[in-house]
Amino acid sequence: MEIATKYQAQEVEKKWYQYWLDNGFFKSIPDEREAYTIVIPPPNVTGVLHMGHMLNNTIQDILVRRARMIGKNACWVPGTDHASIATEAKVVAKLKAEGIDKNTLTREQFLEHAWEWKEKHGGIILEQLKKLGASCDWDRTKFTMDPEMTESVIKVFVDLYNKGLIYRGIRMINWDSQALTAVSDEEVIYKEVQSKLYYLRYKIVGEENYVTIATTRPETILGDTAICINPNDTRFTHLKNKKVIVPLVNREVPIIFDEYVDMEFGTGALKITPAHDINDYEIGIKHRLESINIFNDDGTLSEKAELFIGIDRFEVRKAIIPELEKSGNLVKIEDYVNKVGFSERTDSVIEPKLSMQWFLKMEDLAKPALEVVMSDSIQLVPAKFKNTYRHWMENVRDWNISRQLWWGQRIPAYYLPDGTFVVAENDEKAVELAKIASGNNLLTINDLVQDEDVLDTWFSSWLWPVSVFDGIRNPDNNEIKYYYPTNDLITAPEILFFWVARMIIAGQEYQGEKPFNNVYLTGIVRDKLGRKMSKSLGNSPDPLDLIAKYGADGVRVGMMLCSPAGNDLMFDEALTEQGRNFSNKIWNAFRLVKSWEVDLSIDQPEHSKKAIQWMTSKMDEVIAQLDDQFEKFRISDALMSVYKLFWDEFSSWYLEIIKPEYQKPIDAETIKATNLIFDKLLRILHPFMPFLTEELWQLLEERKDGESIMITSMPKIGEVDASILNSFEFAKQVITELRTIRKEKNISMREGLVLKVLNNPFEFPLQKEVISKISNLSGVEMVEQPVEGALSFMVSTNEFYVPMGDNLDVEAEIIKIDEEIKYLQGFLVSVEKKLSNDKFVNNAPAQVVEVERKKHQDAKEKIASLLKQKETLV
RNA sequence: GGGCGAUUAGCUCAGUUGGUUCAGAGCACUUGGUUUACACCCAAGGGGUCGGGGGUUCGACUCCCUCAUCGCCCA
Repeated sequence: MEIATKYQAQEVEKKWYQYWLDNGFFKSIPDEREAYTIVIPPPNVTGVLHMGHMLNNTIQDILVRRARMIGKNACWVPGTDHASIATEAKVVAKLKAEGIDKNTLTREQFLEHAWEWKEKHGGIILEQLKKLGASCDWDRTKFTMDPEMTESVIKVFVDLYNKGLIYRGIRMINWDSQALTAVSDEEVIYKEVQSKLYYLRYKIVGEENYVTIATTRPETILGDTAICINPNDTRFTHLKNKKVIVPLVNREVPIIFDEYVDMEFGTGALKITPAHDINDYEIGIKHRLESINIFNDDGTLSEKAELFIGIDRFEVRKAIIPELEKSGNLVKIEDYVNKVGFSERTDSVIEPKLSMQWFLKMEDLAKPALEVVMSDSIQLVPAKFKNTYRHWMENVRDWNISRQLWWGQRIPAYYLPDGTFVVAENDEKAVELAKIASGNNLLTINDLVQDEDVLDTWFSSWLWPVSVFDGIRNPDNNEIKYYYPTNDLITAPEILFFWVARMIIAGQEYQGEKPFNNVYLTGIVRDKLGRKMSKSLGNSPDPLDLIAKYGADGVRVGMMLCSPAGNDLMFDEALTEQGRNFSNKIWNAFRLVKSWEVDLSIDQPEHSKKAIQWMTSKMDEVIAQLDDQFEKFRISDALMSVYKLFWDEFSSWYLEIIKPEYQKPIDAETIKATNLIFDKLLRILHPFMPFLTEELWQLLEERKDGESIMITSMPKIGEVDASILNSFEFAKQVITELRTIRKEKNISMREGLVLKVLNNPFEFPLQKEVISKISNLSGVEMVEQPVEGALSFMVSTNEFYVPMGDNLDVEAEIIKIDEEIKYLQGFLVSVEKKLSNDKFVNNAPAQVVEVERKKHQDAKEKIASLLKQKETLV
């Protein structure tokens, strides 16, 4: 069989992914096996694959593939969320490019465009995940606005409303005047900006005196309804019960006193604009001030402002200054750095705005969700996030669940002609309820007006682990009973509260049980400079390019090599290169094994027999390690264990030991065992590198159609033979010493060496045959006395000699031995010091003292041996 | 300003309850190596006062205090 010297990933990946799909290997149907379930964190339907997805989904696929091979019924549910703000923005932009203004469309017309857009462009990301090898059950793909998903969302809204947990209220919200919607506190990004502090003076009514205030937003004076002063501020006591005149609009407003005011800031006098500042709003309520909303929703000034009507807020900020100067109200302007909130979605400055919104009461819902995490019933990995989680849940605020958009689930509240409303799952029920509420039996749906707003996208995705199995509509169906609670959730810490906490709440409320057992939190993928990878910075490689260049397996390995749980990872293309190199290493090891002719007539050499025993035990040792590492979600450690097992132990040691001489055949038993070992290694590797392992597994033996490595079982732990493992570690050290001798003395590999071994007791069997094979020894001899005219070395307390005849540089050897003696004597002193300390001997555990005694003994023995060796040289 | 976390080799990070071979791994680096599976390779090697200071202890990377720097969250 002709096999290329380099692994070609592209062909292989396409072929096997299709094969897996054709054979339905990703499908899951409930059966008698234990379920292993992961629901994908639904990516934004408008999204394309970025490095964060690569990391996240690689981890999920590794866990799912491993679970499948361990005998679980593995189910990975894929899907996308509708991302109301992002999608609506895309659709609006697309319409605008076509010359259509959203405002000229009806809701129904707009939604038609939106669905069309979604069908055409949405969900690209799921196709991209296939390139990565994701073994999702694609038949289960869900979208948060699928009819049954929407039905679930509405049902939950109605239920929570009926439980008294959803209410409607006026709140100061974060208004995005570009997207024309409210955004949550968490979606506001505060940035430091260079701005100005304007000092403005307000004339006191009935006096020729002024009060000076400082503000960063002079345009809001048009909505001022008071001046506020700290009652403890002696500078202003004379202003009690006075009024001032708001500049330009000449409105008389009161001077009020409240301890809220910071006497140190500005002039100590604060202007109060209840409609446009959250703190002012609260003072306004307390002091029963009028609230004047001077802004339109798009950020221009409204008629209430009296001046600058229709002009944008930032334009007004500039335009109002000359006016104030003219009127004699401007005192001075200072440079000032302050923090301003920007919308995460549109990057426009957030405007605090009073608005009627829908809220979900969180306090009571949060309690059990906090408890389930604090008790480790749901385990966060790494556990350090428990603190953050607790902090959030103990200070939880009500959730603003309405969004002033069209794309999403429309709030099922219906307003009656008298302004009251009913909440119902559909029109018919709404009419029914409205009739009862109003006592008017003649009401029809035409008399009712449904709320214009839609629900926050998180109000869909918080149901995800339940709703993908239809557990909201049919809480006792077979699927939800089988797959729920899911096992592991893999997501980013940024959405621990947004999404994870809310899923826990919803899971407990609607299934009476947590939605998952473990939450593995990945880090943020950053570039080498530590900057978050993002499209706007242009510092992110295109994952698909990386896959084309290094192979999906190479990229998977590269990602996992640098991803400790919960810590950010500095992505470097060198890592994917390392992943590709590893692929190639495996490929070439396979080529080597396949290249050997088998000769049934030759006996198995002893060194091969030993190597097989050793490799078998070594694999068992690593398999046990892997179980432990996966248990703890130490996936990059697990990968490193497998990496070293294959590269160091199997390729560098095992294959070199059993390798027949050039162009000589191999015996039947060894090749048979080697094929079994290779098969086992491939299975261990498969979750990390699905494509390459499938390709090689198929080439390793004749396979039938429908067979695949991904449905074989993971090797189980056998009995680890510690003695053979130790004897090999010892042999490796001997071999390394012999390599050093060859190198230093410039002795070619073709020239055989004689090794003489001082016949002292060995802790483990000496792997003579193995050492002979690797080091090309022409003889191994046991001797009773140090050998003259030989190079010597020690491994542990055993002595070895390589006779050199006349080639021995006696002086150099003596210097080397003296140096070693000196080092050992120093070491001896430190150990003796420890042992002569009574406090140490009496307080330390016996085991620890024993170790020190052994060190002491060994050092003394070694020194004695070295002195003897020296004698043979002199 | 409040809270949380970090600081270990040039880089990215392990180091589980203080004590066996605890100062480690991978990459990078240095030296040597190509008739022999792989130069996307092989062999050998160098490199860290475990952020600074103090304390507890027979013993501290590990526990406590303090300072410095950085990151995240909240106000």
